[in-house]
Amino acid sequence: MPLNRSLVSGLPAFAGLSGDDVDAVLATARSSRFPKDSEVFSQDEEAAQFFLLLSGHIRVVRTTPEGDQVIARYINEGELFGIAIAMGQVTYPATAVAAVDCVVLSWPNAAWPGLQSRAPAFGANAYQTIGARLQDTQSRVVEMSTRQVEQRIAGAVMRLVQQSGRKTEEGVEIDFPITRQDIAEMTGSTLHTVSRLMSAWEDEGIVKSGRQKVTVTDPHALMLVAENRRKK
Amino acid sequence: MPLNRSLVSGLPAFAGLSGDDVDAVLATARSSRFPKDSEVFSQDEEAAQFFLLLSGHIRVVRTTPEGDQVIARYINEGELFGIAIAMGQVTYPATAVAAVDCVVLSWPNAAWPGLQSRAPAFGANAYQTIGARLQDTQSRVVEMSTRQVEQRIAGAVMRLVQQSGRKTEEGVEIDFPITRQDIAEMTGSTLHTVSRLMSAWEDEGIVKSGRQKVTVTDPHALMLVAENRRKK
DNA sequence: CCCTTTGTTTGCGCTTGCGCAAACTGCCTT
DNA sequence: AAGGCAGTTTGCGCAAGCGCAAACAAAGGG
Repeated sequence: MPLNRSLVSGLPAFAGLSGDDVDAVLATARSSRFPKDSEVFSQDEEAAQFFLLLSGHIRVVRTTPEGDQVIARYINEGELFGIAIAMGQVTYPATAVAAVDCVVLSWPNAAWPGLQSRAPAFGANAYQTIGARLQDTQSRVVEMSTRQVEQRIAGAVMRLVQQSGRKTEEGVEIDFPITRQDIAEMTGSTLHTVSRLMSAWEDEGIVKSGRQKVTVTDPHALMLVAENRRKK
Repeated sequence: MPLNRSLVSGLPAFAGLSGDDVDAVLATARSSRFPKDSEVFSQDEEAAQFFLLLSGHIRVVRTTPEGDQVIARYINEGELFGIAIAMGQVTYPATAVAAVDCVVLSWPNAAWPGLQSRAPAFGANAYQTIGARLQDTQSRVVEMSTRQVEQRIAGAVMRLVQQSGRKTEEGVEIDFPITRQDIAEMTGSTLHTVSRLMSAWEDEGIVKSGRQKVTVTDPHALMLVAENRRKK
């Protein structure tokens, strides 16, 4: 059964495409489900497909030869990922793990050239995604070079909340399970340091957190921490 | 006077283009000279052109609102740079400074769509460049998260030597002027730490260095330092 | 319902690498 | 030749944040 264009209309990846073009792009896609903690693709594996996340959250992880893990990014609903083909890479440079149950569209890489000519705007949007990620990553390098750990962690939590926040009666909660270890791997620190800082913030009334759960109760105060302008 | 295709034949950016296509691409380019320490473009400035470095070396620097500087990368001969247009950015995200006297080709951004249709391979090569830089930058994040300062600095020097090394009778020398401060800004450390480590390496006979000058005399030993496998 | 697994907290000591200061050196300008 | 500037070296002290260890708590499975 064919995929319905209403699934993806409004997504930035499909911006600027006519309805017919959307259908043409969807014609080569298939949809699949990935349960929590399963891998969509794996680092160094030959890249055969590219993906779009319809629902859920995906964690993209790089592992070093020594076994250290670093979280490259979280993918949010509506984003393209695994687009090695658009970067001329033959293998995936990282592993993509479903942080919650996910629904994913996938295209065989073989479809890429055809899509490029049929719907150039789709390709252009993919390239824009890559450009945005390059900027993000550069910013992260700058942050790691110039800010100290507390500011980096505060900044990372702020970004998670902005991109994947869900309003609750207590504040804004990151709407997928995330551990202290995960936050450490995003910021180049350790789970111990993250835990200590989050406990301190909880005492100050900035966040409330539990097992695999973070709720920001005072985003403004957290922003001040991120900018190192907290009074006291 | 028109640019000669022999200037750029063999450059990766022009791989896969016919001679006529190369001429067509060059037809919209112009060549200019940038003396040492002059800026090719400036951070947050509106991006009006993109560039290719014909000769020299260019330092790409990001400055934070607080005034801290981080070197994003060095551009080597034959590389594209300032390709904001291909990433859908309206401003340059960094400043490009000539590390030595440079010769640069530049195209107005307005020429981009035309080049895309006239010589799609040229566009594809640009996208590949961006993809490669994204991978580089991700690797840098991983390195900053998992390795300590000495290993990072050794790794950075190794890369500079591999990409821009010039053989001398003493070893391989980085063939443009580079200060301890520059190396610090590439690695997220300080000029003091860089200076101390380089002095130590000099005592071990791994490098020889002087004012704005670094020569690696024992690349293998430096590699071991980068991998933290130096004995004793 | 108990037990195992997984995630979190916290104390303690210590190392890495930074900050500050001061002196030094080579190079370029006048 | 003298002077100044830009880059480098080095000593000293310190603090941020890590490593280790141990205890605790919340899920989840059998």
